[in-house]
Amino acid sequence: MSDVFTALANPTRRELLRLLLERGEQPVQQLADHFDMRRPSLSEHLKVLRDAGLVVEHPVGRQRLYSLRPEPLREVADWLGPYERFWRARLADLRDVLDGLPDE
Amino acid sequence: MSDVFTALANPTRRELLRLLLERGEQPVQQLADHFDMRRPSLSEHLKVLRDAGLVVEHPVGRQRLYSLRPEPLREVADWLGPYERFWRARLADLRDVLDGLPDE
DNA sequence: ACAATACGTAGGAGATTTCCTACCAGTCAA
DNA sequence: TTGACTGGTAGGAAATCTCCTACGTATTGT
Repeated sequence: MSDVFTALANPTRRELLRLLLERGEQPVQQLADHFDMRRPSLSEHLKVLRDAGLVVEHPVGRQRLYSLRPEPLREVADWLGPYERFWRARLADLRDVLDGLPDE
Repeated sequence: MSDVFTALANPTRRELLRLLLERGEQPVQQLADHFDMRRPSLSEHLKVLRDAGLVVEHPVGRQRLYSLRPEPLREVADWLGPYERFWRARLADLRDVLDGLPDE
């Protein structure tokens, strides 16, 4: 869980996930083209994402195609569950207060 | 957004959020009692949570009561939205494959 | 076989994180 | 007012993060 949040804490890595979501499977060079950063640094970010289980990779010729693996994000959503109940309750309270106000 | 994920990346800080969720508003000392860590370190963790907007604090006498502020977690849930659609589609694909198998 | 391409890893610099001890300011109670 | 209590901040050590350049390995095309 910490690994996943740590991976998501970096904007470059979130952008990598977004690219993989929108465009699907892609080689490293194609991903790197969209960042103002050297390719080895991107490789390191991809390693962090791999270690967190957020991407998987498989070689095709001399390329390595990366693709999204959303299961850890599902765990994040599960983790959020109890807090979601909390904020929904707060929204309900707010609505009650607003309903009780005069000249609505 | 990075601030929120960075705050959530640390297990001590996630545990602090959990305590505030389960027990509600609490002073620092009461929170600190549940960690094997010096109080100033906890204060620093609370500062990270405050800066991320995940907790708010107000003084009562010589204590400072901390409470949960779930709005940033709601933003996390919103951020997850597109990925959720992605994993739901994958689950649907998986079900289709399973449905198509012989001797089910 | 050789040059070019794709990508990872090594090693290092500078910033940041996470813990600590010491200390300071504000509040309360005697 | 003095002493105890609550909690933040200063400063520092060790680890980790994030970028870089240099280099190594595997694959492809000529």
